[in-house]
Amino acid sequence: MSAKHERKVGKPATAKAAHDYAGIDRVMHEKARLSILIALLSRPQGALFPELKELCALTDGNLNRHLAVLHEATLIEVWKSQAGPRSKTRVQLTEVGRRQFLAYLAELERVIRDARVDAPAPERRRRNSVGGDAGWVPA
Amino acid sequence: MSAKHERKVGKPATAKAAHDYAGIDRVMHEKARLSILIALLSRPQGALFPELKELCALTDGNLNRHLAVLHEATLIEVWKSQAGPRSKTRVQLTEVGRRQFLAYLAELERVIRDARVDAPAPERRRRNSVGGDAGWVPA
DNA sequence: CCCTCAAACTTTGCATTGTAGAGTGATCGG
DNA sequence: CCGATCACTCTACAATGCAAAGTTTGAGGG
Repeated sequence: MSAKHERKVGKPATAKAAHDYAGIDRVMHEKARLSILIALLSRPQGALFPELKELCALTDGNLNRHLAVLHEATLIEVWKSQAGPRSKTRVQLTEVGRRQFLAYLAELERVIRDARVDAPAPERRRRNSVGGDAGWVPA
Repeated sequence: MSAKHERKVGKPATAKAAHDYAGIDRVMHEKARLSILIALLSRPQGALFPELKELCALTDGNLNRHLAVLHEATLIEVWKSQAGPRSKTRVQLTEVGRRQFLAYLAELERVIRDARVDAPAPERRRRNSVGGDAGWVPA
């Protein structure tokens, strides 16, 4: 970390790991699971297995695996009909799941905002060489 | 409203995967690489290896690997100083890299907007059981 | 009443990928 | 002139996503 106890003048402490977005949770930051969570967000009553499969364009095994991960993280509840006509699985967000997912989305939004602010230069780039300095070769 | 009974006006008959966010590219949708790309976005002149390492809170090998992936995808350019006092590596976004990354961010924004629209229910959830139906047991 | 089909998951194996620690070769201080 | 340090690079391992095959249960036909 700050092994070199250099004075921190000139720049705020943001000089350290300004882009370490710790709020981006691995469990939720994943195409497939992101899909699932968003689908569930709009369905407070939950969704059935085949329904989710269709919505998110996932294979059976794939969906099963991702649901297991989400369940392990207590982001979703899984209910199975025992007395029903056929085996059915219903999935819905837990309360903490909903809260955590919304927090994740907020963090994502912050990241995007950061990026947008930082990217005003539309065509300011140099040709092909790094400016000024000579002796640079492409890798 | 039933998800299944959607009108077939606005979408092709396939009604494929409302939540299949195809625009989310695996290469960019990754905590570490996302950090790197955002850092580079704000530095059109590029960034040095140790600088990036600090900014994104990554280890040497980790950063090296992610840079290789990004370079493989032609999202970044890598320059090495040959005549310099010490070996230095400078990294900067390519033009297509910048464009693709901005497109990715736009897609992300769309996803978030979708989620936000779908998540109006603040406290409407049932206690612990799935509403109405009996015979459901937790998994 | 039995046989076959299909739906709804579950399990298993493979391939990809992220992570960290060891290794390499310059450069700089003493 | 010799170690220490910096700046990467390489390699091995562990985790994870993905898809194909297997299993169980209900429905339908002869």
